[in-house]
Parts: sequence; structure tokens; C-alpha cells
Amino acid sequence: MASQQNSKLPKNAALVHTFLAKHGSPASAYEILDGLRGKGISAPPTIYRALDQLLARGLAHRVESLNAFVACDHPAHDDANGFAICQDCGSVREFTDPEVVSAVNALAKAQDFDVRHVTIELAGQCAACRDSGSEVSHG
Amino acid sequence: MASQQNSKLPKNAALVHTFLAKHGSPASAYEILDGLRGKGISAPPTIYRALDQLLARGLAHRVESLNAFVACDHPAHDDANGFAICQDCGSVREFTDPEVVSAVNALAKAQDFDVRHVTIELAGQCAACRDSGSEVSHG
DNA sequence: GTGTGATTTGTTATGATATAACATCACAAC
DNA sequence: GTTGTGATGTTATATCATAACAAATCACAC
Repeated sequence: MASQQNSKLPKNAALVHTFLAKHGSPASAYEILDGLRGKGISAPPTIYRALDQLLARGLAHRVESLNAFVACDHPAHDDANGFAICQDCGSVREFTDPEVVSAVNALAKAQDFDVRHVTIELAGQCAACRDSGSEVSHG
Repeated sequence: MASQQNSKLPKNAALVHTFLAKHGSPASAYEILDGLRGKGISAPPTIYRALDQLLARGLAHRVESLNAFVACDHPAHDDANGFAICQDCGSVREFTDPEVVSAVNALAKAQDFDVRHVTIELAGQCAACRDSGSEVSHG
């Protein structure tokens, strides 16, 4: 259902993917750009094009509520994944949950809606921040 | 769980809410601004402040994947609603679904994540566009 | 009705995110 | 070697959002 493209990853897409994978947490296009200025990349369109290629292959996701991008943990499910975003520490955890997916699919069917992509983003507090009494600063 | 504020809606918030309700589909902050220039509103911060007030009251929602805002259909559930967005005709339908909500809550509990807000956005094709053979133009 | 504080509003400027448009390059197919 | 396609570089600009500060308005005690 995803990752249909088996052709070789273009150079810039590979650079961006590597950057995101190392980064670990979501990065904005401009953070990626800043991180790759030494590698011949100098302008936003280059980043956005590379991101488009990664998104098409399921190798990265856009986190809508952060206007940011992450390398993908499980490319096989890129059309129905989700993110849990801690508002205290900024950590983002990707998940794929069959219960949520089936509930969403049932809903879409009931509404006679042909789903192509599902965005699920949970904003809240992660366990680590709750356990430390919420005094963790954002970053 | 939402709409805790019972104080009177400020003038600009009321203007923006009325605009969104008439508009029917999601509008960007700048579309709202353009629609209200005749009413003494002349700059983006005024719109964003009014939107913040509406969001806090559950009278409007932000559609993350469109960077746009809609008036709310059912204020009682504003922390766990969803949108079905047709990529062909641009229509947006709001929904609240207990199955999806409970699946998300179960997932969050399993992940030990304290959910404050849930974003669910389905992108795809609405029944009307499917039935008309996808030849509907975007707008 | 006057003072006081809180909220709302107006205004200018700027920051942050994303894309249009067009030229060039790399490479495979023929 | 020409042609077609996809990738890349570059400049400029469109779009979305907020910082910072001043002024107006409102609620309410006195």
C-alpha cells in the first residue's frame, strides 16, 4: 500500500533522509537546510523537493501540527500512522495502531469517504515528563 | 471537557465566527482578513487573536493539514474531533466518532501518554466526487 | 463618576514556512 | 549525439504566523 518506488534514492533525498534519521526528532525544512548547507544545498526548494521524494516513498512523514518532518520508523504503514507529541519536552513518538486504523476505516466507510491518507497526531504529555512532575522545559 | 468559558464573545471573535459559519468551508487567516477588512479589521494579529479566542471556546477548529480554520459543528467534542477533507472538491466534513476516540485513548494509555488534544484528518475523495467520476475541479 | 486593573484592539514590523518559474545538469534509450 | 526524463540550482516571491508596543474598552470597587 506504500513505498511503491524502488528506484534509487536521489542524492539530495538521501542527504535529507540521513539528516532526519540522525536528528531523531522532527525538523523543519529550514532546520534541515541549515544542517545541509555544507553539502551543496543552499535553498529551500532543494529541501522541499527532497522531502517530497521521501514522502512519496514513505521514508519520511510530515508532522502537520509542527510543520516539521521526521524519518519514518515503519515505512510499510505510512498511510495510516500517528504521532504522539509531548508539549513539554517536544519529543515525538511515531506509532501505527490497528485499532485506530480500523476505527478510522469504518468511519470513512460509514461516511462514504474514500481515504487516501490519514493524519493522526496526539498532543499532550509523555510519561517521562509526567513522572518528572511537568517541570521539564521545552526544547 | 471543553467550552469552559461562558463570558461574552469579544467583538472581533464574533465577527470571525460569523464569517467562518457563513463561509462553510475552511478559510485561512488571510482569507478571513480579506473578508473582514470592511469591518475595521486591517491586520493579521487581529484575526489570529480572534481565532485563539474561538479555539479556546471550542467554537472553531484549526485544520492542520490545510493551515485553515472552520467554525465548529459540535463544540462539546472539540478535543477529539476529526475532518474528512476531499482533495478533489476541497470540501471538509467534521465528524466526532466514539470508536476512533476510544481507540486513540486506549493507544495513548498503552503508550503511557497523557492526551490533551487529538488531531485526526482524513484526506481523500468524498462520495460526491467519486460518483461524478473524479472530474470535479478543485476550488 | 472616578480610579484601577484586566482584556481587547490597533498598528508596524518581522519571522517562519512553502512554492513559482526558469535555467541547467545527469543519465539512460534510442 | 540527440532526445526525453528526472534531478538540481537559483532567484524571487507567496503564504502563514507572531513579536512588540500603544491605545481603547470594559468590569467593578470605591
